[in-house]
This record gives sequence, C-alpha cells and structure tokens, in this order.
Amino acid sequence: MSQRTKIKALLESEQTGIDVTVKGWVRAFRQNRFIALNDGSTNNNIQIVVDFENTDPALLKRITFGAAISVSGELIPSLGQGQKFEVIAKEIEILGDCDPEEFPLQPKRQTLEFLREKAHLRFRTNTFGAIFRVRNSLAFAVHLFFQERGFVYLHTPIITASDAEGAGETFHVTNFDLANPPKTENGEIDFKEDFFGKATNLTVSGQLEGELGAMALSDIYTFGPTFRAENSNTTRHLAEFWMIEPEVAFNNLDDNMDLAEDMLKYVIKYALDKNAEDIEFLTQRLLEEEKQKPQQERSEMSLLEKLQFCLDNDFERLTYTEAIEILKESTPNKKKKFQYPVEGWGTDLQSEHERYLVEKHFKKPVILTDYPKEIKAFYMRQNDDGQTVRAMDILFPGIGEIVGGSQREERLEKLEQRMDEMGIPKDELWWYLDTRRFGACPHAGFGLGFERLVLFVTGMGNIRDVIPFPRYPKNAEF
RNA sequence: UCCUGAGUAGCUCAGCCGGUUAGAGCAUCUGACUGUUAAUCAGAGGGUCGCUGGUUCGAGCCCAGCCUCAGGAGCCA
Repeated sequence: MSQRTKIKALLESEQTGIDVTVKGWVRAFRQNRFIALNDGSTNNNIQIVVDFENTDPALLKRITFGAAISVSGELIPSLGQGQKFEVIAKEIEILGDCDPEEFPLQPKRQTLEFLREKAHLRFRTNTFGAIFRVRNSLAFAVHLFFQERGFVYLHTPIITASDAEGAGETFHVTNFDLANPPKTENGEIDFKEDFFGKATNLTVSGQLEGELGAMALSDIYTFGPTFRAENSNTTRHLAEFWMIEPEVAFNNLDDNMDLAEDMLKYVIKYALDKNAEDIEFLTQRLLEEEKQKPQQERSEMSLLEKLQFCLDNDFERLTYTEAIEILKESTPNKKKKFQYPVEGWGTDLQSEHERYLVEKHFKKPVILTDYPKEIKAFYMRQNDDGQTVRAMDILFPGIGEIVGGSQREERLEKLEQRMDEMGIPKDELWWYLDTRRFGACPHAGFGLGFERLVLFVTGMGNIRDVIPFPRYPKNAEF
C-alpha cells in the first residue's frame, strides 16, 4: 500500500480522481456500504464507499465501530449529499478488530461522566478529539508567544525541598519503606537517611526558582506540571495540573497585567485561527447541552462569540477596594441574595462575588489588583498604604481565577519583615533572599492555570475533561 | 473536608403506598433492505437493583454505615 494521507489533508484536497490510502478508526458503517473513517487529524470523517457485492462478507463483518482499518481507493467528488469527497474502496485491510460486544464506546451521545471512566478511549469521540487538538494548539501558542518576545523557557525542578511557599498541601517524595522508616533518637522520621537527605515534595509552584532565573535572564517562563495535595473536589481543581509562570525583571504590576492580557488574547486568537472547526464543533456541543437548561441559566453568548468578545475588549482593571465598593452597592448584596454578605474591607472575595463582578456587572474578564496583604502571599510587593500589596488576579466568566500574579517584593528589609509576620522560615529560603541581597530589582510575574485556560476556550464545564488523564482525590487511574 | 443530589441491562433512564415473573429507548446479535448521514424494518439475547448490615411474613423501594459519581462551597491556578 502507498503512503497514507491524513484525512484532514484529503478533505482539503484540490484534485480528485487520484488514488489514495487512508488509515483510521471506523466511526460508522451504514448499509454495509458507507464507512465514516476518522484518524484524529480533524473532527471530520472521510466517507469510504464499499462495493459490498464484490467484497468478502467475512471482511465486511469485521468493519465494526471502533475497528482500525486501512483503505486504498480513488478519491472522487461525493455522489451523495453531506460531504464533498468520498473514497471508492479498492482494497480494505483490517488493521485491528474491534468487538462491538466488548467495546465500551457506542456510536451515540454518551455522558461526559461515563467517558471520564473510559479516559483511555475517550480520545476517539468527537468532543475529546476537538478538546485535545485545541489543548495542543494552546500549549504551542504559549511557547510561540513567549519565544517571539525573547523569553527563556526555564525548567524549574519538579522535586523540591521547599515547603515554605505557602501554596498549598504538598505530595511527599520519599524512598523510605513506609512501614519502617528510619527514626531519630527522639522517634521522629529521620529524613537525613532519605534519598535527598532531607524531606522533599512535588512542586506546588516554580515561581521562586523562576525568580532566580529572571534575575539574570530578565524574561523567563516555566510551563510544567504542578502538584497540589489539596482535597479539592471541584470542576476547577486538579491534583496534577500544568502551570505557566512567566517572571520578568524590571516589570511593575501594570507591565505584568499587560503581559498577561496580551498572552491570553494571543493564545485564544491562535486557537481560533488554527482550530476553527473544532471550536465550531464545541460551540454547537455547548448549544445542544444548554438546550437542556432553563432559559435563564443559558449563556447569553455562544462559545465562539464569547471568545471573540474576549479578544475584542480590554479586560476591566480595578482595585480590590473598588470591587468591594461595587459589591457593597450591588443589588444582590442589598437584597441579601449573597450567601456571604459584603460588609467590610479586608476579607477575601467569595466565588459568588467574583462571579457577580465578572458575569453580571462588567460582563467581561476582570483584573483585580491591590488586595489586602493579609490574604496574599509573603512575596508580594507592599504598597505605601501599609495595607495592600501589588497583587493581581484575572477572573474569567465561568472559570473564576485563571491567573494569579504580583509585583514581587524586591526590598530585603520589607520582605524579611513580612516573612517574620507570616511565619515563613527565612533560613530555608536563604537562596531566595540572596536575590534581594545581590542586585535586586523590581520584577513581576504570574501563574496561569493551563487547564483553566483550556476549559475557557473549549467551553467545557469540568476541568477533568480537558486533561487526558486527570488526577484528583481518590483517582489516579490510567 | 462540608452541603445537596445520584448509583436499576453495555449506555441513558422509568419503576406507584414495601407485595408475587424488575421495564423502555438506544446499543449488541440474527434476518431483511441497500446512495446512507444518529440509516430503516422485523425478531432475539441481556440484571449480584453500588457494597455491608438491619427492620419486615416480604426490600430496587424503609433505616444505618461505607464506597463511588455529579453539582455547589472552601483551598487555589
């Protein structure tokens, strides 16, 4: 057989009457005559027309939903309605049988919950094919964006000894026999005996190491797996997720916000251009899904419109303090519709408050800045008011926080004072503090949750559906 | 972790007030048909009612505990 042509290329073919070879998985076999074949290069199938009267019935029987086959034949303009081209099969080879009695997937709509349990096979559905092609484009676009701007892709460690970052519960990394770890004289586990000679864990953030790189390379970004051992059971959290963390020397918070907004728009634009068909499919999928919902719960904009709107409009920028004022004066607050009424300044915003600001009040992405220092991390730059820090959170409709970042505290004295106040052990972070001793400069960065971005662009509702094999409490299957 | 809801055929779901042999659609299999597009028509097979214990003459249904899933909350990206 000749070299195979991918289905995406076939469907974009300029000429017909040529002999081609296609390989893929059977999506449907109708009337013993029409095979819908898909190879993952596009959501569209190529129709294969089988001369069933002159084909071995034993072979025909093996063309079942899910089977892998190779087909050689002539590409012609389709005789039927509904597709541009079709392949008149001259030779069909079964590469891999697929017993319909055993195969869990069925040629019909299946629930996302069911497919989540069959994550090893769900790539073969239209929805997940589209999701993972979009995910791929977004990941590539992230690199394109930063590389075009001269950023250095920095690989920060996945195993660290630092548990002082305050970014959540960590997964321990150890070589010990858990039933019988070495103990010290006072009965505590003796990590000096462990592989690294100290207690280690999986990283919860590459930021602190990223800052070290930025203090020489100026502009860096990380893009790697991140681990949180939080017992989070939500549609927005994973125990293992991918995070993008740029860190830029000499940037202030405004530069930081510009960078984040430019980046988000760049990668969304890239996916819209590159995956127009997939996003159109996902848009239709969402419309279908929302038909089940009552009118008032449906979104005002389709997925496609929402993404375009995001590109066409500036993100709304305001301070935490301004947000609190808006929330205090808001109708739901006055009518006591909020579960957590907005009264004073200083407490963290609840999900319902963020959602109100983004989805009801501004109706577009919102960047909140200058949060009270008490509710933010130790490394954020303190404002002159003594109350707030130069933090920023980007809130997206339906997702909530997609980016969290800040200008960093570069003044050693201020940083140490804050670490003391918050009980962060300075001796463990001696290397971090060194950057403030030797050529410190203003700098800023942020963390972007990659899966939350994919969630937004695909219009999916659960973060477990936008990563191939999700890890979450009580689940590490596959 | 907390709150709410769910778990019945391969999938999606119905199952009355606790009552005798647990149903439907789709899928699958068999046959018919053959330019179909979620093909159509006829027939057939298919069940540890999440698990454990309890109440009862009798439990898919009531009670308790546990497991899993979904949505929301918290934590955050």
